[in-house]
Amino acid sequence: MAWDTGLDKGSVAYGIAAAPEPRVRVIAGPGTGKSFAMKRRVAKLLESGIAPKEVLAVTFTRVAAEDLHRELQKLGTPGCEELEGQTLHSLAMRILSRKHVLEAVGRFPRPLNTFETKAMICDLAGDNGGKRKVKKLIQGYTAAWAQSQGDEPGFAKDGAEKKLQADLLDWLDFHQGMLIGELIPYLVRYLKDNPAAAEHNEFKHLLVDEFQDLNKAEQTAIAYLGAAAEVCIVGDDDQSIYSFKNAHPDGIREWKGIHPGCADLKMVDCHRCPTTVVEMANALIAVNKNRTPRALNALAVKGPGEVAIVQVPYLHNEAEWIKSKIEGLLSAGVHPSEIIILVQRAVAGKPILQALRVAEIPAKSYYEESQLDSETAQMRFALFKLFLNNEDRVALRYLLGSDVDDFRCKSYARVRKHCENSGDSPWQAMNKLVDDALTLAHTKPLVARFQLLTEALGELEAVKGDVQSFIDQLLPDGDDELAELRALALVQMEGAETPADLLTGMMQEITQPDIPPTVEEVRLMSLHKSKGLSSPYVFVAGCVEGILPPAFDPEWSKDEKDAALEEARRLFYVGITRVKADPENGRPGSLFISYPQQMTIKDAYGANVAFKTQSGPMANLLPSRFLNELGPTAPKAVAG
DNA sequence: GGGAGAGACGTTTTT
DNA sequence: CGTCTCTCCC
Repeated sequence: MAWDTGLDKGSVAYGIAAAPEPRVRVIAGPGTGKSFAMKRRVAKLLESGIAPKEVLAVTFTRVAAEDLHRELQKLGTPGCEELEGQTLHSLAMRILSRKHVLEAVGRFPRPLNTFETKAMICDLAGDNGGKRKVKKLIQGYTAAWAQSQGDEPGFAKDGAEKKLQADLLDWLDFHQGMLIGELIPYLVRYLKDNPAAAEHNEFKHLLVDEFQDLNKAEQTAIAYLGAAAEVCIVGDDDQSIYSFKNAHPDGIREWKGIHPGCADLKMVDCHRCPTTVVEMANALIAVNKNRTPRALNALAVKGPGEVAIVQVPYLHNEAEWIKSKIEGLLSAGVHPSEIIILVQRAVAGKPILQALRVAEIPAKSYYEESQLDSETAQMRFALFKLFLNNEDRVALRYLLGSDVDDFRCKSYARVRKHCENSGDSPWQAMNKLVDDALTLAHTKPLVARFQLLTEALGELEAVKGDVQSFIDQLLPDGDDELAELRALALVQMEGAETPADLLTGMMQEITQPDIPPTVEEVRLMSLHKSKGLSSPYVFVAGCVEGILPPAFDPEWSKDEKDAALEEARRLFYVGITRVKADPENGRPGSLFISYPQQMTIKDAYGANVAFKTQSGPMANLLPSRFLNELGPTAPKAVAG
């Protein structure tokens, strides 16, 4: 298929696909067909003889990357199967793993699993004002990198920050690991410090989707990678919802000014939502002050759709209401995969998931526990890593203290000191301690722990020839805490000939779970996760003050509060524009917005929902202010 | 390294 | 409201 098959020459999509300028910015509202346009642009590039590996298509979330990847595969243009849609993080990981880059950067791109950072935090806590403080400072450290605007990014402001940064980098350097938050800053640093590096010219064309979700560091990475290339960015400042990682709608707004001569295109025809939803979305987003006025264009062929706003007495009634509504839909022939439920708090999602499960409606929650939630599972997983690589310092350090609250940080510090002075690795030092070739005061419990670990490793060694027995040894059947991890191992066992293959497969699935191309269930997820999706039946639940918008930190200034409020409004905007109208196939496009009057005080505290009054054990909730901002087309709220 | 009591804090996300 | 974390004491 030629790139312009069926494309009207006057259409924006044609303009985007064919834009000859080296810098192209596309502002595309929800449902306006930006992926379609991007796909055609890639097709045109390939047809003009650009090699697939010279085209970089990146986006921010894995779901979006996967989607883009699949879309690119479907192109049917020769070479399209070699195209990659990837996240900026995976690209950073790939580049930083190259030998010459590794040497230039001087860091090991071995990301820490979240549970492994617990040991690190304990080690840093003593000298840096406690665990809470350290956690905050670490966040600041990655944020400082991410906000990097000038030439000297990442410089700590005060003494405490400097101290933490120095200790943290020492720790990561010694343990040969890296925080995920460091991937992009180090990529930027590598590109900045090595202007002659081949990576600057690796791509001839960059296509960046969801640009509004990139923070300054990520934008800078794109700028370096694309300096010698043609760059097309696509996004929507009205859908910028990642301020907590320092992404800001101004990023995409300012981009045009930074690149003179940049082609600037807008997609405003909403080919997804029913007209009522488009009008509601327009009314809602127009309330935001810090924004260039712009409206989505409703298409009459989509029909008005069906919108309901429902208030129920208690949180569990909301679940019941949604469940019965869904039962009705399913019996009318709707497939579960056509339904998505958006909730911004896990507590609001739990009763809904439970109600669906009880009613035997296939449902999948993106809030559900993962394989590494239990401590036992974390330890076994770390043990697995250590088994395959005794010199995995992060895994060893974690395991040496994972059975006690303080991670034995004091005695471990003595071992580390010895290592730094002698050049021994922690594994070597621990073995010397066991063999009495080395003595260090106050390390007895640590050595005892190490001996337990080596015993466990020995037991694994004995069965490593057979993957099934290996799994039975590492993740024995019948342990509830290991059940999920074991199930994962058994799935990954297929095609794994050695424990090493098995770990690779499990790592892959844990850190970047496969996103199945087809879904069979009703999906329950956060508003953030819903970005990029669309569905004929969309429920937005838990629309109360304190969740949407979330409670404001009393420390915030008025500006900060306003910014948070506007972002929450954008989040709701993203949510309601997930509705897909397909009237020809009996799918008018249905949006159900619901909110409870009360929830238990416990739930309210747990979800950080601010409430003003209470009645017995229940907190009285206020309807989200956004419900009043949906304009005259929105239906009146009804009791459910 | 463990236990008791006081105080802080709670969301959304990226390999 | 519950859970985590810190401090103080043995």
